[in-house]
Amino acid sequence: MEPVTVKQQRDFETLRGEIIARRDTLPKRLTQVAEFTLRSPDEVALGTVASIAEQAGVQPSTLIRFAQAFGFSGFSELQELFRSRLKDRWPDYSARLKAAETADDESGISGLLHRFAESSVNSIVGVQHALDVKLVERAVDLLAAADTVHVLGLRRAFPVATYLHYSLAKLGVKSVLVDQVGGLAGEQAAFATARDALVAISFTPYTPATVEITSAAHELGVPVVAITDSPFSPLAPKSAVWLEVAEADFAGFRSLAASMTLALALAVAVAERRR
Amino acid sequence: MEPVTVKQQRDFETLRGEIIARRDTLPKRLTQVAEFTLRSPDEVALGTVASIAEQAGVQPSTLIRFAQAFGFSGFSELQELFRSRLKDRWPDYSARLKAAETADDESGISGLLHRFAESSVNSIVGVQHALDVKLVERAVDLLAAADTVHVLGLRRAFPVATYLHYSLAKLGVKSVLVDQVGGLAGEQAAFATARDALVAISFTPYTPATVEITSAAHELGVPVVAITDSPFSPLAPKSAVWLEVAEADFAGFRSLAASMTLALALAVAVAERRR
DNA sequence: TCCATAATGGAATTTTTATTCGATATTCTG
DNA sequence: CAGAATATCGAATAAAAATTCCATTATGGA
Repeated sequence: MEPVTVKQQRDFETLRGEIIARRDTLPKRLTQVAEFTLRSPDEVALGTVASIAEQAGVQPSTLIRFAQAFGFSGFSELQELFRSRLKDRWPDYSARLKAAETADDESGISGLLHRFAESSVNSIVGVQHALDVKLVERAVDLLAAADTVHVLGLRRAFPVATYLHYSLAKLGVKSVLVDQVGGLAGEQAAFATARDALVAISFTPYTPATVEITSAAHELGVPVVAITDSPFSPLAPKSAVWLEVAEADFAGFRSLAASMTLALALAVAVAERRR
Repeated sequence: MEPVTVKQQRDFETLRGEIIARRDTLPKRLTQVAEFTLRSPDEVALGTVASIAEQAGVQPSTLIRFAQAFGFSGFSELQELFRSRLKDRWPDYSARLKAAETADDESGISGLLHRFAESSVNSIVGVQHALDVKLVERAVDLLAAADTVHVLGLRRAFPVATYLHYSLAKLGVKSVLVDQVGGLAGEQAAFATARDALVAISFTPYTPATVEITSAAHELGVPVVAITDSPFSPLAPKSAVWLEVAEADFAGFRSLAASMTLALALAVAVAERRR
């Protein structure tokens, strides 16, 4: 692999393009670096050779070789490009925000994305405010003490359920996803015992099946943690702890961003508590 | 002028406030520095002691004294704050999150939730600005023109896939979720034709099955829209349009908040376009 | 399989950068 | 206006960071 010697003035975007283009022809470690630079350009801009190398999982010298392979004299020179991007981007930040808010923009797809992004952010911030830490702690305690965590969420809540299940499993917490494949959701949940726990997730309009299965589990003495969107949720009376997540909506559509974030935090907290 | 004794954690805005407040009581050279830091925060974040000193018209040591006057151990510590401002690019939202934070919050569950919330918000805002509107528009066109939209996403991408599928279906767009129930994912996707479209969702480490199925569909002439997290994704070359969603991570965990938001926006945009 | 070539790891070295400190200047105070 | 307290300067020193170099390991071609 010979160094590219040409080096007229380049900007960040050009470099980015070159990195993408040469990705497949680079040796293993350099590929690793390439991927890291694209995934975390801010880190590259602000970090030191040592810190970046560590995060990318390579030796410091590899970074210098990487930079040289792209025609720079050393890593510092390449880093300049990454830094200039941060500088240039900053000043027009407010302008861009405004641009995103101007009327003509609101109608198109970017306007749509903007609105949804905004309500997602609002939901997440809202959850931060509204959630009682004590409640979350009790939920974590309950789940950490459980033998197996059963996760139930259908229809709109299903993505959250699958995500929680996936995260728990990844973190080594025994988890079962109660789904309706084969129509056996009820029976599946019936396997739960008082030594397990059930996380029931449901939003208005509450899916009847979720409520029924949760009731049944509750009656069997299974501790229930509910994630739901109102104090009037039918899940509330059936659960040992219930967490309220009010997703903001735009034009009647509610994102699940806040619920997803809560699910991840719960999973990590439970895994930590177990250690 | 006595040094202010060590503070608890501060953020950039706080420091900025302090600098403004004390500007008039500061000695001459330090005032010069104060003004420079307020006027060119980017320089302060990215420059070296020597370069900043020169631009501010003071001696390098003055910068250290300035930092110490504000309770930092040295200039580098102060610079950290200026750098962190560049990293979390969106002070608006960061500030709002900070407001939700209570003093002794950093550890424990609420700290965890806070951190995850922060990275979710960063992801969402990041996607909103990084995503090329033209690309999104092409994706929407493709999907709106499709007879049936097939949605594929396994493992970590599965929640996003289910959500997109649910949203499309709710909005009256014919949608099929390609899942592995019964191990038939490949065959399921084979039903897709050139008049349909496939949305393939995958993040590092890319699930091999997702890549394979996407390739197969691509070869059959099915238009593919990929949602993925890097230009190096194996899905990129197989797709007509690919949308990059870089989820920020905290402690190695990535939320799906940005992907979920994008999924919802896509679904709504496609439904609108069809009318 | 062996050899030539390229890539990698990691310690040693060089360069750059931050910080300290004492001499000098300036600014307050009585 | 003297004298004390503070601030500033700038060279000297310490710390941190980038880069080089070479021994070792992997890769691809005959």
